[in-house]
Amino acid sequence: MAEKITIYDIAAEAKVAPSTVSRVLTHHPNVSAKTREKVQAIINKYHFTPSLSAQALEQSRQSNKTIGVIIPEVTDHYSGKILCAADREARRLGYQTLLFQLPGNENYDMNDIVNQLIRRRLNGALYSGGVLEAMRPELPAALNRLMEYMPLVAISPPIAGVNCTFLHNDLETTMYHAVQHLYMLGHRRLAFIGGARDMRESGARTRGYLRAIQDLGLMDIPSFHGEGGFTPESGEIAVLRLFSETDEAHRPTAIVAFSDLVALGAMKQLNIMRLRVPQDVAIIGCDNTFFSQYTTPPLTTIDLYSEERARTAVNELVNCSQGSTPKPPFTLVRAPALIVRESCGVMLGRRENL
Amino acid sequence: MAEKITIYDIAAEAKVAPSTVSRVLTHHPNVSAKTREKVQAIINKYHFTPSLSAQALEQSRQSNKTIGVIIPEVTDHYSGKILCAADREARRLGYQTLLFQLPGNENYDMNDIVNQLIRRRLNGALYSGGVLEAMRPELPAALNRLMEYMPLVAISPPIAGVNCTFLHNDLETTMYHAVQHLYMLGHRRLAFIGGARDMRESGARTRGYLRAIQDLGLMDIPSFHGEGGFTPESGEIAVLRLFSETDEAHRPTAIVAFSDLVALGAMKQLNIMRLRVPQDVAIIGCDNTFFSQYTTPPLTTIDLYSEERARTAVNELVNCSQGSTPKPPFTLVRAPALIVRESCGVMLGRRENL
DNA sequence: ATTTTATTTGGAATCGATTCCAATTTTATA
DNA sequence: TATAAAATTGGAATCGATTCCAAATAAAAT
Repeated sequence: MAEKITIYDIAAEAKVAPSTVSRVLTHHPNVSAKTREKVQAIINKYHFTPSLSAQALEQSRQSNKTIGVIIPEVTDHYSGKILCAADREARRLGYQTLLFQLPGNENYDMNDIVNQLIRRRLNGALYSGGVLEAMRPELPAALNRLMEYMPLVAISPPIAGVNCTFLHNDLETTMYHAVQHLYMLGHRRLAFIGGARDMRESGARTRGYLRAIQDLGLMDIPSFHGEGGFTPESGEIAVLRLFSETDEAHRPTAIVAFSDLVALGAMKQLNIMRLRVPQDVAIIGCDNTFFSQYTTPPLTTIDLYSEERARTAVNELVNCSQGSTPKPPFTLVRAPALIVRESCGVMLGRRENL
Repeated sequence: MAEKITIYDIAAEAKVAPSTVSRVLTHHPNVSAKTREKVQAIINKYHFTPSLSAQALEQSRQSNKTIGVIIPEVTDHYSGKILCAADREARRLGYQTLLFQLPGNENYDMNDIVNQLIRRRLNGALYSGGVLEAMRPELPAALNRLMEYMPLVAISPPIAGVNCTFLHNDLETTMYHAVQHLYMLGHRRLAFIGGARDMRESGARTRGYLRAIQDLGLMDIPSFHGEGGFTPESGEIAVLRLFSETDEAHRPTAIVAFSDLVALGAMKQLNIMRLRVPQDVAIIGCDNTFFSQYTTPPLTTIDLYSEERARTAVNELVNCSQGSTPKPPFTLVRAPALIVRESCGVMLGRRENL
């Protein structure tokens, strides 16, 4: 590895002061064309790039061009979409993203994560911790502390006691519409699978689902909600119990899944049990993950516009970090869209905006 | 946002020198218990965390505890697995990962990406650019330049002219075994879909496939290879052409897909064309992506151990950055494993290590 | 040609940590 | 108790950039 070259080395070779080299690098106007050319030649010769650490330390900028993205797990397709879009948008604006994956287990303190963010003095943080992490008792305090050091935008429903920008979806209404959709297709016995009812975000989904059930006078078949009930496995288990422990008259004709992932597991189990989708059981997912169009049959689902929200979040953070009138914290609600495919029996590719 | 607090503020309030505060922070032994306690109390009071930028600048450490991860796209499940595992391993070692997603289009220069890495003076870089990016003419020079500034490990087959550590799989042998597997199940007419034959990494896969075809005296049905032939769409198109433009006797009875993603599209199209898997056509994928176990039927595929390689890469980088005898560049080959599921007609869940 | 003004340049201070060295205090030994 | 040795502490230099201020040079005006 070559010994690192600094602005002083460039200055020495060009026989000018370091300040002049800096002016060339920052495109400061007060440099004569002749000097600029001479210095630039040496910079090019060595492919010199100024150290971001040193720049970040310097008083007037105090920016390391970095946004922290807090997500549960990259391979969780929902989080992956957010990270992907956030990073692309950040790059477009000359920023980069530092990844903060939350430990999968319970044995961690959100304050440690927050400390790591603070230690780096980032330009902003994008929090999208998901349903499970939202239940941590230390979360609000930790996020509030984080906000004392950098702007924060959360892609999540509002968290009590946290006064940052929230970009979330009206999942309650969406779920209401999803049930309505199934109702119009003739379904009268429904089941909601995956997630746990007492959880905050799932709360909105469940609320919308139950409200629609009540308003339309439908039957809700209670179903088992596993521990970490957001995985394909929980979908498999739910279906297994739903169709093996009940008699014909108490089985749902349609399933509303907490997420596409849960729906995926459910469909696998339905297939094993020789129940056809949609003829025997209709199913609807949530997230519009890429694989939902490749299931057999293609899954009707709900698009949460996560990429769009990720881009909005990054823009907001970058604006704040560049000092432009820091908008007061706000909550933006976006109506998700029902993507009708074939898993509920309607053979249309059209998109209903709700 | 609170005004930032520094080591000097702590020192002033504790009525000690900044150097003493620093010694407390770095757990230097030469501090009396009394002073340490007094200073620590103030540090705790303000939740003070020293700035990483300042620490990184400092001569003796010169480390910002960051590994750069270069991948084509987070939502590509293969890359996502690598990023996820790399980040988890990095965190375990006290490091964090900075994301470098390659632009999806062709209009970029790898040197720009490399400059961004260099600018940050990272502790190491993990390159896993994939097949398409490997074809860029400027890649070897750019990676070599990068190596002058930080250790580099590539999760890819060796790239001509680049002298870094390579962690790759023996895809040629694996593909040979995959064809053998299909042969033993009675298949005699095969087709390889997805990817483009002239590409470097796909080269290994194609080589193994063709060698097995020849050795076993099988028939290779030539198939269309699309432009960006690594997507589900390319699988759909390939299947469409394969089964609509040929007569019965020239149709494959088994398909070897470049990746699970390609297989996913292929299965969708086969379903549309009312061809049953595995009764009418057998299919085998590659990557063991999580959804491959949820297709109908579950997809037989090849596990490339990407997580394991990502962890190895990060360990290697961290070791190098901590100055421990920088290992000479080496190439590690790992044999992938065939995961037999149901898409080729064998109803076993066992794992054959090759 | 000379003064005034504008442009260009160099030198020093700064950002927030760490570490070396010297000064000081404490403890151990004679 | 005096002296040597060890432990603790403060002050200054350093890392690699940027920017302010003053000095030097060039251009414009008288």
